[in-house]
Amino acid sequence: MSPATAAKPRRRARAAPEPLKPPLTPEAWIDAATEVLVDRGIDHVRVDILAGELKVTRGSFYWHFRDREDLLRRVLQAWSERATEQLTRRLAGASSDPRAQLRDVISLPFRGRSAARAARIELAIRAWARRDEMARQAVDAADASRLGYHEQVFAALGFARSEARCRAFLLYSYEVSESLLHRQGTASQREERSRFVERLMQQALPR
Amino acid sequence: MSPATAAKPRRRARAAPEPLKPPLTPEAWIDAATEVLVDRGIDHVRVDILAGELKVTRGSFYWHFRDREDLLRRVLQAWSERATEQLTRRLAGASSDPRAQLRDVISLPFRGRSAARAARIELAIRAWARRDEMARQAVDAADASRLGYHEQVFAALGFARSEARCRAFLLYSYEVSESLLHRQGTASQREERSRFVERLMQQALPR
DNA sequence: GGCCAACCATACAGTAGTGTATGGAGGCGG
DNA sequence: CCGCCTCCATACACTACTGTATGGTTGGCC
Repeated sequence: MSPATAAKPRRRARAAPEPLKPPLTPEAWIDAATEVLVDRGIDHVRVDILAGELKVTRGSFYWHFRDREDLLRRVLQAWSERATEQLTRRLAGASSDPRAQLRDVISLPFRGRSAARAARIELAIRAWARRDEMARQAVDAADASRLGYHEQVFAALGFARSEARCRAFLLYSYEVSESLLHRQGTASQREERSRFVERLMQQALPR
Repeated sequence: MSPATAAKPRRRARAAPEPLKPPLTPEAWIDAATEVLVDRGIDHVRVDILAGELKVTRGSFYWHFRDREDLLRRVLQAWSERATEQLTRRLAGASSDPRAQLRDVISLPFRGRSAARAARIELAIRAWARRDEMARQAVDAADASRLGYHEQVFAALGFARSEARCRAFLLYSYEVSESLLHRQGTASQREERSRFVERLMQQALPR
């Protein structure tokens, strides 16, 4: 039989002294898979390892998922959804001032632990995308839509379309590299180059 | 049974077309390992796979190398040496004109197939470095020395040290991203942003 | 020509992972 | 109370890879 498309965690009746664990959701497997993906790469997300992590056996896995490939597909899908959702949230809550929008995206690497974790997930998926077509398409799509947003910001700042596209790429490069090369430089140097980038990216070229 | 031990064709030396293969060098194993590393990631460089690639058995491998870890160490070492060697060559042949040096590094992603291959190797090692301390140190060292070179160039252009460091990071980010995100944009767009970056990076900030 | 070292093949034992088939405990509606 | 459905455990057959031990061929050297 095929698993229910949306398995909700069922409540256990009154506090049992023996903690009978609630059934696992597919999301629990996906989260565990993402965890392993970040820490050890896609080749190490294996069903028996995840089963050990979740304290169940592989029998549970093959009930929720068709096979390993199925899990990986859904890991990617979950990331894609969160990525586009975050972008639309940014679009919705975008200030009318494009300079504020610029500051917003530039300050992104300095925004706490959850942003740092998201960055690590993204790097892991990017590494995965080097040799998986499915992952590659997801990353390319995310990059393209973010670049589009950046381009919008620069267009709103008054730059011509083609120049806005160039600036968008350069700024996005900076953001990606800030997490890719995050071991380079001290914290104060990173802040300094953040301020520098903010100024330079608004600076018009002569003539 | 031993029917499979039929006599191999033993050609005598002397301008033999090729039936007698010469002994394998460790470099052949390292090259094969690098190939697999690029195409399928570090977890797929396995000795039996490489042996199949090189048309020998694993017995040969364990003659040249202590174990798999030994091979990986030497793959990394070979890359590090080539990377620093390339940088020193750049330093040696550096033009006296810092603007020419700038053009030189910016045009790097547009320089033929061998540069493209080097970029793919580097991305593979960068992915590897996410979870291997040895690889991480190699990549960090390469990044640091290249950033240092970039900083020198901007210092020669007249920028203050701290600003030169910021510009170095931004430019290096652009270069790394040009290979990391190489699917974004058309060829002409990439050329356009290359020219844009060259102009913007020389542009002084106001005040 | 005999011997040694380099180089590789073969065989063995062991670990780790996949997917399938089947069984079993618990909750819930009839 | 019965049987069904959900969720997981267990057992099985299979493949892939590691490292070691040992033996077989070459070619150079005295």
